[in-house]
Amino acid sequence: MSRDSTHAALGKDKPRKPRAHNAPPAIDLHSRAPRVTKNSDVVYRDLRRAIIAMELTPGTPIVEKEITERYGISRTPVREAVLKLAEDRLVDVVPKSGTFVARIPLTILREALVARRALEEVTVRAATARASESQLMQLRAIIQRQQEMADRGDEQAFHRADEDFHAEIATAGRFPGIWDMIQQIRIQVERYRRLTLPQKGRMQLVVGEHNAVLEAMAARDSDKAVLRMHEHLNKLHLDISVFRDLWPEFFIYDPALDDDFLAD
Amino acid sequence: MSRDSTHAALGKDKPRKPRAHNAPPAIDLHSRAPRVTKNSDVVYRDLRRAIIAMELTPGTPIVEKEITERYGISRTPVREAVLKLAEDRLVDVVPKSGTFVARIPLTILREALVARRALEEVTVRAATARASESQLMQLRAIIQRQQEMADRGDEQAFHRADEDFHAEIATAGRFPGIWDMIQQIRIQVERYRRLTLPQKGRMQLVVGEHNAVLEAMAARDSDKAVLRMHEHLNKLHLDISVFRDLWPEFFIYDPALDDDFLAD
DNA sequence: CGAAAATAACTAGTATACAAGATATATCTG
DNA sequence: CAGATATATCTTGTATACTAGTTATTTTCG
Repeated sequence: MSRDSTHAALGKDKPRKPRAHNAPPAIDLHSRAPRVTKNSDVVYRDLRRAIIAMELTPGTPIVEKEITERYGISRTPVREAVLKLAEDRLVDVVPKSGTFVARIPLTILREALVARRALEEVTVRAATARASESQLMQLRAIIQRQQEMADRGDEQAFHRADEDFHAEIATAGRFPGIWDMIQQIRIQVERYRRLTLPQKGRMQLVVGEHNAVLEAMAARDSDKAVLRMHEHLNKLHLDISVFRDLWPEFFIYDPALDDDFLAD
Repeated sequence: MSRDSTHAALGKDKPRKPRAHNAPPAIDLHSRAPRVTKNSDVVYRDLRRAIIAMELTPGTPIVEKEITERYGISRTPVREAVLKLAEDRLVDVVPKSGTFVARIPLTILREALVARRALEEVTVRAATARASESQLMQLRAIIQRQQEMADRGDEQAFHRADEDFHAEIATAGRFPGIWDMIQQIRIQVERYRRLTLPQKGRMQLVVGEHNAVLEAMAARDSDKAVLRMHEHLNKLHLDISVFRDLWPEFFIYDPALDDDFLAD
């Protein structure tokens, strides 16, 4: 009896539409926390790290099947990760052919450097105006840690401190979203930076530049802070052509690229 | 014989690895052209347009099954499109529960406006320095078209002209990549802008502001061009709080959001 | 009749199978 | 033996089935 009435009610009330049961969505969510880590997230992070670290050099094929075997998962999450990497322009997917680690397009490199400079100008200016004393102390601590890593020659940890420095400035300026954008841009530049890093004395120079920025911030001189941040970031600009000649197979030379390449 | 030797070589040289047959990837590719349009691309574009146009308001459930039936395709490409929308922060995916059109986070809105201003400053400054005469004429033509659309009251075409104006400036400044970034940021702001647009006289004001920017560019006065672009973009800043009170269910009020909301 | 518990229905995440096209290898022809 | 053709084998794109968890509904029990 109950079964019959149930069926009748379903058939009578809303004959066709499945009537979604989820009318009111969750109240807030949208937190910055990574909710849950799916398999695809793990694959994505691992691959991205390997590509950025130049362990997978431009042109290397990404074979989905191999990854599925390595992780013991199916193609679906692997494919998800690969598509995300394609969004980041870290891989090129050729439809019925294959997926390859993308070459570094020189034109994007130039624009990424300019864009990052523009955005970091915003964060450092805001941070100079609004940073609390504790945040300035935090920045000093980060620079000190970076100095120690430079002395130790720990390139990996040195770079983490570098990232923390810029992130803390964005936080102090209350622009976490802009920091996210900067990180997205950094992905593009990061591989190029890896090629330039082995330069001797580079780490020591970076620490000095960070210190200069912090000094200006502590003096609440925003114009000077911006200027020194510019000087700091401009170092990356230096000799793109040199590295293009050193590893030509890692880059794409865009024909639309003209002579005033280094012009701001 | 040849078979045996081949197998032997394979077995000795690289015993395990399947040795992908596609060693050297395609020469250039990486063009800006959309290669091929997959089903997922179509779904993505349609959904994105509908969300940005506020046809699908924040909180609306996105039901994959319904979309598969509407397009006559399977879940795989639909899911692909939904994941891309999640990347754009246009939908919230709640695992095992449902996918919903995302609310507009006020904090991201503020940061997006600031970031866009910083990037457009770069493009307009470069364009002022490098725009050819023909590009200036092109800009005049776009403004004229926008004026005509404003007179006609064609909001849709008016907005297309608006987009073209900013895009042409980025092109003239030779920063197509930065224009891509600006567009990505615009996605976040676009829904908010839709709510504000019905203001009377707004379109006429925008045309005037564009003209002011172009005047300064034609005079090769980059500082003035930047200033006027700032003034133009700042108009969007105006009264976020008003619209938050008008449609509270469309926004998320982030608790970390403090009083100096409109501070630059 | 009302609240708690059990059940049913729906969701996203995953696994797997197949289709269509591209590349490499093998075969055939001169 | 060289070049063109045919075949086999790889790739990504898509369809479908299944799993596990969440939400709505129904049933049960006071």
